[in-house]
Amino acid sequence: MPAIKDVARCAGVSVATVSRVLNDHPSVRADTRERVLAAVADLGYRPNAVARSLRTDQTRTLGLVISDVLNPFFTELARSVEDAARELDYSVVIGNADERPDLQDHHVRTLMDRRIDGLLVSPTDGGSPMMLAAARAGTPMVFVDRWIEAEGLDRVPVIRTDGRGAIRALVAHLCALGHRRVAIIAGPAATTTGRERVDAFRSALREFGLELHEDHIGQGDFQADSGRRVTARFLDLPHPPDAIFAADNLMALGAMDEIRARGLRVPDDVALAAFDDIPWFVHTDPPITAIAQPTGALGRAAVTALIDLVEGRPAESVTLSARLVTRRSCGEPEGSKP
Amino acid sequence: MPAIKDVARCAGVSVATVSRVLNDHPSVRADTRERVLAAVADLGYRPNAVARSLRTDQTRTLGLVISDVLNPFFTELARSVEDAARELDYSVVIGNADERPDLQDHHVRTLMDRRIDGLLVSPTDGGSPMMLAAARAGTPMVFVDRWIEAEGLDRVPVIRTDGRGAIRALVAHLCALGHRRVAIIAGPAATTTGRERVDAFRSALREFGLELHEDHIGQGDFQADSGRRVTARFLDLPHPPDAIFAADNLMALGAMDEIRARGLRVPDDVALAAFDDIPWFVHTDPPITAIAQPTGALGRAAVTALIDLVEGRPAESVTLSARLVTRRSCGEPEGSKP
DNA sequence: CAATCTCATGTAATCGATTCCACAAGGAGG
DNA sequence: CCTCCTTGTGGAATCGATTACATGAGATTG
Repeated sequence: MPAIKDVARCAGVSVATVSRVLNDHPSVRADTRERVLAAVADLGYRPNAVARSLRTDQTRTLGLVISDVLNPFFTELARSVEDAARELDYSVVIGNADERPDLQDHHVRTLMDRRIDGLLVSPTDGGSPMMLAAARAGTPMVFVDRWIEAEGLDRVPVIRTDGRGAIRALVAHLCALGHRRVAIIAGPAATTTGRERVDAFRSALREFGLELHEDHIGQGDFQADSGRRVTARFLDLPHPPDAIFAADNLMALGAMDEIRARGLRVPDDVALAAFDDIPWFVHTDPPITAIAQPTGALGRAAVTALIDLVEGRPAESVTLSARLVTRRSCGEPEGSKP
Repeated sequence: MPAIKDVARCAGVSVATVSRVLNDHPSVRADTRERVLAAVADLGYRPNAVARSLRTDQTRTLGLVISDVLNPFFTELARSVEDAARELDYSVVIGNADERPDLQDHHVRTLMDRRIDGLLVSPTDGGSPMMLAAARAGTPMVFVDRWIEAEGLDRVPVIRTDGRGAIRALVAHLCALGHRRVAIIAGPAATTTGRERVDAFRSALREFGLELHEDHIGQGDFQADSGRRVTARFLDLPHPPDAIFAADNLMALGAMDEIRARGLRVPDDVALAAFDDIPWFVHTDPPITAIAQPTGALGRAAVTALIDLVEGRPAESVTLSARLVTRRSCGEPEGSKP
């Protein structure tokens, strides 16, 4: 693999001149430029990004640490982040934390070692030491979807979706269809989205004169299995709920599994709704009513904010809003009842 | 961010000694080692991977270029690759080609510029110039799932799944359920998996005395939309097929959409099966019969082969076999008919 | 016409690590 | 006691780029 000095020798100039041509510095004579470019093409030369990064102290790479790649929401987020970054000539390196704090730390550390220019995180747990270290080291950082409330991290912009409005709409929908005993499969209390969705759900219910009973709140971990477990507990209750709201799509899937395994039917025996809409929800039996986040916009906003930070401009938090997508898993749509 | 010289100064030794401690070179006195380690902890020093890579000419990073992150098969593959690599202390950088040759080239180029140690590719199209350049530049390379047949690329190991057996089983299943007019939504002819699955399907049909008519072969591009389009064409035929086999999961989804949009039912009006099994197929209406690849094993084998190459050992191609997972989308299972 | 300025290019320092070689101190052996 | 070897450490070259500064040629100007 040829280096810059090979190009220099081949074109009969110094490495400085080659470098200037490559970074199109104005003061290079046209014919010299031609010669250098010819040599570059001839040798198939490509600048070594490692060496360049060492010298310039920038990698034009962003790190993205997400909690679970297998969750379609995060896959879609990752994709939109990569698209947005590429448009601005940045690369993205993805780290999958698999909802495990230790893996999350591993990836943050690795990315920092690689001297990425900025870090995009959707944190798994509460206070992570590596994250604090990163912030303290001055690495530009932005939270997406979830965030951490900790000393030293309060200046980190948060790009997120506010689900309150959509959750209120969901509760209204549930009420209109006659559901009264509603339950929620919550996410881990350590995550902001976990707590927030429960709170929003509870206050929306209260608005409609309903109460969220303590034993109608199940602790999940955003994985399908936990949805199954929590649903089993719900259905074993003396007075099982007639509607279940899962705080993410994987737990909704687990819930559906459990409901079906017991020979019960959605929505006749128990209604089901989920936070995060995904392409597959259209094709389940029945199609699942869900709250959709504007994933593309979320990713773009996150990249914009992070690159602002990287390039020394100020960046602000952004809150987008989610919307309810009504399907059939909570009962037939209003107009179409027999 | 402290550098090695800061540690050296703080510990009162030279940078050479610090480096020796960090790479646990034997000839360092115990108490010197202690002092250095203390300084490292004190300053929160982490070696700069960029500088290290420049000097040692290795990044301990693998590139993975896949054709579509949104396809659950590839997401799962990416995840298993990352897991396997991490176990061996390598990182993985993912590039999503989105089934676009230009994007694929973009990622290969970027990864090569970053001087990754090896490249794992599931190629989108036929002969890619960048891929040839990479191979010629001596970058260790391994193909997963799909591969390219081209001069200069014939030494690249291929880690793949052989679907012939499972496809034969599927055809048997289809026949047993009385389907005779079967059709296939093929992948792009430029991909090996695209061609192979059609061939295997055709010869399996022949074994069972059935013919695959020319107008029962639809050209898709592994995306949901193409599945919809091809299915529409099938259903508009004077003698539409009574069973459709989609060569990947996204096209199966599109097919299901189109079938349902016409008020037809699966499997009563037309049977449906897919290559690649994914968690969601259990939850569709009806659950979809699919051919499952051993994704985890595929990813692990690919990483093993690539790292063998990277570390100078020889590597060989691996072929694993797929299996049929029978559900209800082709008709009721044999034993349970009314 | 001399002084000055501009332009194109080269020389060399630099980024942060690794590693070869030199060297000093101390121990072993004759 | 002198030589030789071992052990621990430091100095300096190196990887491949970027860039501040120096330099020389030619153009401009008073």
